[in-house]
Amino acid sequence: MAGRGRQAEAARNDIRLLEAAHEVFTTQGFDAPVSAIAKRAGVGMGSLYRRYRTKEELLQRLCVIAVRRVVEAAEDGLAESDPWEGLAVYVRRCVAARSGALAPVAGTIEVTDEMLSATRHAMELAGRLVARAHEAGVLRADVSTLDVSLLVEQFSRPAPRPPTGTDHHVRERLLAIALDGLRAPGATPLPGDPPSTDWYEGRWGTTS
Amino acid sequence: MAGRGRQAEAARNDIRLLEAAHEVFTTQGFDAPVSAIAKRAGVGMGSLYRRYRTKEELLQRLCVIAVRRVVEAAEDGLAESDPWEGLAVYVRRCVAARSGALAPVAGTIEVTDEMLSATRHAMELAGRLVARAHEAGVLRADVSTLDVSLLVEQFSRPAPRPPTGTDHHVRERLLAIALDGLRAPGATPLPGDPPSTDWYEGRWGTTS
DNA sequence: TATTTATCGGAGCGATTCACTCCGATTAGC
DNA sequence: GCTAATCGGAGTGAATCGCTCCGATAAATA
Repeated sequence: MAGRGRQAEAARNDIRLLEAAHEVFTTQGFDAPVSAIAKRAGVGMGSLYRRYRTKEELLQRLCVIAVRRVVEAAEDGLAESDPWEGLAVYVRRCVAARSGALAPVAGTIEVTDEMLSATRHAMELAGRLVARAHEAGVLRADVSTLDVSLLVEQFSRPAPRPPTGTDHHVRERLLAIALDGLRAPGATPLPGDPPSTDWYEGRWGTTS
Repeated sequence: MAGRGRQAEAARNDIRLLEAAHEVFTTQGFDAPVSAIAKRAGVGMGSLYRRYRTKEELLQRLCVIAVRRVVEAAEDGLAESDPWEGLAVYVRRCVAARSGALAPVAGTIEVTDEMLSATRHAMELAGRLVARAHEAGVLRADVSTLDVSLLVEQFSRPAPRPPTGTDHHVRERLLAIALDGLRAPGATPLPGDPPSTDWYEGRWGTTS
């Protein structure tokens, strides 16, 4: 065993718990049973509920971590010298992590300040990534940052069944197709207007 | 009122029931409560369960009708003189009807002969649509019929929230992007091999 | 109009599932 | 070997779902 004593085991459990929660929630949706997470983490319910006093608390913690990963993906994208590759890296990483699957939870649980600021940061970086691609003329002019975010969301929707390796592989193919569709110039103009920021932010407000 | 008497009302109820079931199941998933369908149709539970003896029976009937719609979409696509427009019409119609959302149900309920033959017919027509586009050189060479079907499936996944008009509009934009990505020649080759037919058909078999 | 009779619609029932708790078993630290 | 903290899962109360049962309603008939 790496680490020593019960505290080390607790710390390890915490990590395995977050990984399991990410896997379960993003693939099965937020109404997945907590017991499924405990089982996947190889941890008892008691240990889970000692660390997180409620399902909502676990979800909040998970969201912060997930958004941090999006920020990292955006930073890595900006670090790419080629504007197109930078955007593509960002989108691929987000979809691989199923970042979009966590977005709809915001309407279900209370949004902490930590979640809010992390999300703002992520959106700002994504905006820069898109702007840079636009300026370089490699991204079709009629797509907005929100379109890109929504594309990620569309591709990270929970599957009706537990995804296999082949499922993952298929999704990469479809994403490659969509990425090609993002390149400038677009073959056919996009229908309607780009989605408004108001709508995007207000989407999680009205629970009705 | 159009029609006369209780029998006319029963017939009307049947139609409203199927429309409501389509709407509810495709947007909320198959574990949506039957009562939600009855409510949306403006019909009591009693009337619903007189017409369909079980939830599974309703689902089976619904699947047959949904696949028929796919067949119609494919026929209309083949009726188009332009091979690309034909394929695009087919995909757009399928996504608008959320046809892909019904596919995963096959692993949950018993597949009737009617469902099976209708599905085979639909797949055959879709294959012709794709082959025609390939021959005309308007569809990128590295996408298969299965890729197209899976793209439709991806875009008809149930949303975590009841979709608004704007949601619908946004999905059309994303679909337009993906359709552009399908056109020949692809900007970047698709990763990996196209999905195999065995995998596609076996996907609904193993429930584990 | 009075009576019959098929249909309508929703309250209620048993089964299932879920978030969460409680407690005996286990093991690190001394 | 003793103590005390942690682990893990069976158990609890509440909520939900599929489905049934039955009083209310209105078409059909004389």
